[in-house]
Amino acid sequence: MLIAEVSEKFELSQDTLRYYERIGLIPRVNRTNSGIRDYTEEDCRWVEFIKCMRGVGLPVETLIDYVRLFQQGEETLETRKELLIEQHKQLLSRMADMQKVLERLEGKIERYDQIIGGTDRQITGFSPVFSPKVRGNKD
Amino acid sequence: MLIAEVSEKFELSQDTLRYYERIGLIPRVNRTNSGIRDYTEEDCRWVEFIKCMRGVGLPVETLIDYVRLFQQGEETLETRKELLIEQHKQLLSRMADMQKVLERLEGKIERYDQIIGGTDRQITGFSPVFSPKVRGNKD
DNA sequence: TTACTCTCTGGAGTTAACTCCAAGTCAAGC
DNA sequence: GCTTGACTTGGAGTTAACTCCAGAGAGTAA
Repeated sequence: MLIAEVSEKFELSQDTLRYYERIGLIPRVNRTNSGIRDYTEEDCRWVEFIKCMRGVGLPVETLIDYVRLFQQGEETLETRKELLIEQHKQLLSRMADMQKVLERLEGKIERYDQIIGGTDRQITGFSPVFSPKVRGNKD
Repeated sequence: MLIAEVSEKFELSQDTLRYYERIGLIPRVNRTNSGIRDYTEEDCRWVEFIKCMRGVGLPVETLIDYVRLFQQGEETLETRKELLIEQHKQLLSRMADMQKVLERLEGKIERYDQIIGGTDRQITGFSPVFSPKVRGNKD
């Protein structure tokens, strides 16, 4: 599979694919006799995996570590597992933060609704829309 | 409140606080006669709000827009609400992606457990740990 | 008065993660 | 044999979001 197809298939620019390979974010792809990259199915699975992980913000450095460990073989199984567990933990934690923000945004949107909808509400100063604290709750 | 206290309180560097103000990510803070920033409670609420939103990755540009709209007064209430709704939507979508990755990581970790735990499992090639596809499911 | 600490501003520097570019190679078509 | 188009490499440029720095001013302490 040529880089053009892989690029199309995973919606990553050719430059990005070459960059990922250069920095070790995906294992080295074999070349044809004339030096052209020829992606195997396995290469594609790596591309997909990396795209997926990068898509939710796992750091490039960490993923490079994972790929390197992978290439070192069986002796790194434990380390790789720990790496994944750590990333899982961090992802959970980020999602918890996002959940909070989600709810906070919902609260704000609701207050905007009230203000825009009802014409009898006084809209002065900072607080009514900015923070629910004026209503006496703790957010 | 001096910048040192605000910096301490919200765990943002003084440079970051000045930077945020410079680019309009928080409204301009009043100065004392001698030109020193004197943060009000309201300033602090902005700092906290922005820190919280930045913490989950809302883009600086978008938040600058929100602050600017806020300062333009009531006529922007509708626009502000729409901005928040859009961010809420995007946050939800990002969380859905993360949920998928979370599950994918769990699957991988489980497979690592199996491989490391059981000594009778053959560990050759790429697939067993990399992707569940070899087990016949669709991930 | 001198020293010290905190703060100010404008601007330069850094980091992560791409993204673009120039110069060159190769295979295919005319 | 020459052109065309996809590909190669190494390296420079870009973007977002800070982070650092130099030079200067104000307030306090000895």
